[in-house]
Amino acid sequence: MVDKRNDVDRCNCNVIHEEIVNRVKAKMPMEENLYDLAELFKVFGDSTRIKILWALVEAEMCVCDIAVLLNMTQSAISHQLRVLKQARLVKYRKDGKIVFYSLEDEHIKQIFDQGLIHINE
Amino acid sequence: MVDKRNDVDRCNCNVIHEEIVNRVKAKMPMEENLYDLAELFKVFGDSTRIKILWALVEAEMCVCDIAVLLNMTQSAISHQLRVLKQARLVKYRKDGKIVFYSLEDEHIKQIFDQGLIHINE
DNA sequence: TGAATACTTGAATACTTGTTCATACGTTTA
DNA sequence: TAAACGTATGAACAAGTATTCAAGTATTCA
Repeated sequence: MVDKRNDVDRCNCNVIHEEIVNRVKAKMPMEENLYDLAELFKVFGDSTRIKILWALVEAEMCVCDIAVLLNMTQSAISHQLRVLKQARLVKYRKDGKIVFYSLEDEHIKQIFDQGLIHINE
Repeated sequence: MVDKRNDVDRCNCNVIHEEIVNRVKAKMPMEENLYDLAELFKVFGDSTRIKILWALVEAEMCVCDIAVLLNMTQSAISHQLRVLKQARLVKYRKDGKIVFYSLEDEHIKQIFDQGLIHINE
């Protein structure tokens, strides 16, 4: 038996369709999964990072090449690559002083394609 | 013939692999599409909005019900529904003073599922 | 060894964004 | 018509973030 008063107090309105709320609540994924999902999309939610990822779909590239390609400072690219690395979206390999980045997860492009479907509807 | 000096000046380094940069540049989607894609993922990049969308996958719901479900103020939900509406992710229907929201694009769930695949790897 | 180069990183700054609060709008109902 | 209710909205604030700048590390090569 759940005390509904807290919820109602907080939202400043009455539950109108209690059965629906309960049914949906039962079907919701775990809080943690939804949070992680939002974090992942947050990483995609920046055009610089989208461009970097899209470039890496085509070829493995070094930091400098990406900077030239996107016409941005190498520092800015390096910062963003760090974010992508933390999200396990890209990996790197060192060859002398050059660092080559590539996609960690090949089905990233599928997620992008799904997004483009929505946009071009 | 493109003047490369601007790019190189800006990124503070030399083009190391010119052929790769040119090939990738030729394959990149249009700037506008990449921007729109980032905007779409930005909308997904918030756990409140993810929760709202996930709830609407299960059932059409009114603003108050969503607020109760997520234990948030009705105002906060209303603001986020506005963002989702602008992104053409949800639609609404009025019945008296009650406004029911539902998914505009049914394959939103497919995008989420793709994201979950990456997270649970 | 020392200069040059490719990259990283921390701090600072300008900018964006999510929530709250107060209020307004539109519909129902007493 | 007035009160009640569900929803929308604008302003304000706190928190987060992308880029720049300046410095640092690591590697090559003359």
